[in-house]
Amino acid sequence: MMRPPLHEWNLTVEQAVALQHELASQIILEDHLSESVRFVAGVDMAINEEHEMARAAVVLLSYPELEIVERHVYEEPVRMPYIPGLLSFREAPAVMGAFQQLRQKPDLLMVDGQGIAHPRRMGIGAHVGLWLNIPTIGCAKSLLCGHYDKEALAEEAGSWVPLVYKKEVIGAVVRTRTRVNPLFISPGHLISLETSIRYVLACGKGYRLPETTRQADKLSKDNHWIEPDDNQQLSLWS
DNA sequence: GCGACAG
DNA sequence: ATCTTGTCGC
Repeated sequence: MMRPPLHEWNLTVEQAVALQHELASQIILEDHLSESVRFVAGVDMAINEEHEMARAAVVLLSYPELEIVERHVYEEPVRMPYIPGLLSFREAPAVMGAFQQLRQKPDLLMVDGQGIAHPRRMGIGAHVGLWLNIPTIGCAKSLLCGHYDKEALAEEAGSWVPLVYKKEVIGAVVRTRTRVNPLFISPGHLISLETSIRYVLACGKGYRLPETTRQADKLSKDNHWIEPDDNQQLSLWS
């Protein structure tokens, strides 16, 4: 069913921070996934500095086969600069513009960036999940906040240690590939940390990034930027 | 005050 | 995020 927009996107830094506190209280960390997960999706975004354009991409995969079912891209002008802690206000609108094009609604969404592993528990993964009202996982390649026992994290794929911030477990540092830098996993919305870790590992194909994020990342970077004043270039979409 | 800081 | 060649290791 349709739901009204949660809020405006063009806010001042102060308003955005205040909004994050409000939205964080609405996050649900219990599993509300479908009986059987059949489709998982991944979203990512790339920036074209020259044209100041943002391109978000979404890829839908079958589960557990992890075969590509749908791919879509969405472009819009860059909204604001990157500010640590306010990433969603720069990327979420475009990411959801791409998501909106899906014919088949996924049972689970993987977002690049933190879920609740954020100073105000509102990383882009949580923000997008709340807005779309769908089970979402935040899958980041580096740390935003919190601490973990690096020595306790084994080198073997599948190992993980809790990510703690202000005495609370906000996520997990997961080794998705043996002897390779770990990923920072945290629930976004409608899912628990344990289940989040399980699905990130289940969506892996032997690479550091889960197939969802890996495919979306690849698509967002495909070298087919639309030339603003060149209509003939529109046929470049593959 | 100083360092840290997703993409 | 993006820049940017070769190179070390499994």
